[in-house]
Amino acid sequence: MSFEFLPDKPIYQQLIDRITGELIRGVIRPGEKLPSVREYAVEAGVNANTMQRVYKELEGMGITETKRGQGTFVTENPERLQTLREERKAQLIADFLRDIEALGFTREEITDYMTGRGRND
Amino acid sequence: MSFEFLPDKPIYQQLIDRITGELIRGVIRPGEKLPSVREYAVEAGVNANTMQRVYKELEGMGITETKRGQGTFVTENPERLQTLREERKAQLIADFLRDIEALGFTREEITDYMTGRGRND
Amino acid sequence: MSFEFLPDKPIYQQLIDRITGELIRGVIRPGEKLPSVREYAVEAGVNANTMQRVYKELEGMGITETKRGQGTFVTENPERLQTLREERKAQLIADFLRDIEALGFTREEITDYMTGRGRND
Amino acid sequence: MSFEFLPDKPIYQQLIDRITGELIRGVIRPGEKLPSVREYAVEAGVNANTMQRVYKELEGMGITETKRGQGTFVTENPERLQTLREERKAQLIADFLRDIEALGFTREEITDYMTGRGRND
DNA sequence: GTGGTCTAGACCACG
DNA sequence: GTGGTCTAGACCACT
Repeated sequence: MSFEFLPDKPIYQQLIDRITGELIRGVIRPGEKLPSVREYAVEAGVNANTMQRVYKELEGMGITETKRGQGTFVTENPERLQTLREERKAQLIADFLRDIEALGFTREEITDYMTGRGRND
Repeated sequence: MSFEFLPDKPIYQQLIDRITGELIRGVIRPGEKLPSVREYAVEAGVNANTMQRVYKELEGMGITETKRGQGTFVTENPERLQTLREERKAQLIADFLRDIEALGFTREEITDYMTGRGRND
Repeated sequence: MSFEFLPDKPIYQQLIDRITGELIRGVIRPGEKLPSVREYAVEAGVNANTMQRVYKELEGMGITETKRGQGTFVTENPERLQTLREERKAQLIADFLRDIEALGFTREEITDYMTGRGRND
Repeated sequence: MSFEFLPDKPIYQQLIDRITGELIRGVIRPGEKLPSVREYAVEAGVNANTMQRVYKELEGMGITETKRGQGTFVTENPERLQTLREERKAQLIADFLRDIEALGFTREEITDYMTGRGRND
């Protein structure tokens, strides 16, 4: 097994996105133990160092906690996960709107297009 | 004078976005002569090599044409500009939707949020 | 029952510090019998291997003695406890002063701050 | 040339401490360009990856900014450096006092010792 | 030239 | 077994 990665974004970033995405969707739950660095590295088809970096970054984000010699666990604190979700959403949208305007589109034109109105007119 | 650039996106990309955005908004018009690479580089506060790359990519995109000894001009072809506009829009949205899913959100949740419905319910 | 441990220091070290601290404060007295490795491990909420290591290091430091079949006892020798106390103090301070200098502070600035002078001037 | 490193602390941490120390002492000034990752790595006698990590961590701390293709610079913002200094000092002392108490010493006993009174009595 | 990412493989301390 | 650090060497995008 080995994941598919986009060529234009760092692998470690895509892995972070993937894991936080699973957290947001509830695939991974608070308190749950994540696979070991080495296990996950093999599963994802990346080097252990790359996975190590992912785990460290997640810990820096307050998403995981590591218990020495035992492994890495999703933080029990559900608030953090909730704010994570909202932060992500707000950031995603802010970036998108910024791009829209930089390229000369209006917000309405884009949202109309996305909600399907653009295709039916 | 020197433009403001976001730290997370290549400067040359931001310049391309800027120029195509001005094209889409009509700030720059078909047939119009663009500043020389050196002039524009100074104005933007970037290295001449960076500006050179911008012009080269714009030409590769079929947006500009170089007339030797005269300078760089926006293509006269209005169809190209129209397709450019649509290509950009489609690309922008496709990327956005990809990110949404990668991070565990649903398309509806995001569009609701963007169109304001998410805040009023 | 299970002790609280700081995340950045080895658990076995924190346990050694705790026990020597109790010795210094007189909570534990020379000649006193310590709990068995297993008992103490359960009480502290740590792995028995970890506790084993703590006892081993304490014995290596000359703080405890093991009487086969009877258990582990704090050394009767009061001089050893006295030197232990001084060694600890000197080590603690030496490390602290080293850190101070490594980070660009002067010894005076820090001691002034600690003794309260830094806040009242 | 190659720096001396203590064996019990990660090299990258010691390098971070060193650089922030130079910042605190004013050896390095706001806006100044730091040596390139590779240069500094050679000078310190460490691998370029290790130095890379140091620079990234510094950036994460808000101490440096990197201008793509140009290098890494100390942030111009002097407030950040000031708070850095105070944070460092407070952290250093808090850790020290914690250790003191964990080991059964009183704060007075230690500060007396450090300010020289302990040696003259 | 610059910072940044990735791999491969080794070694360590901790529990 | 776990996470963490370090080296060596390669490759990439950006300026």
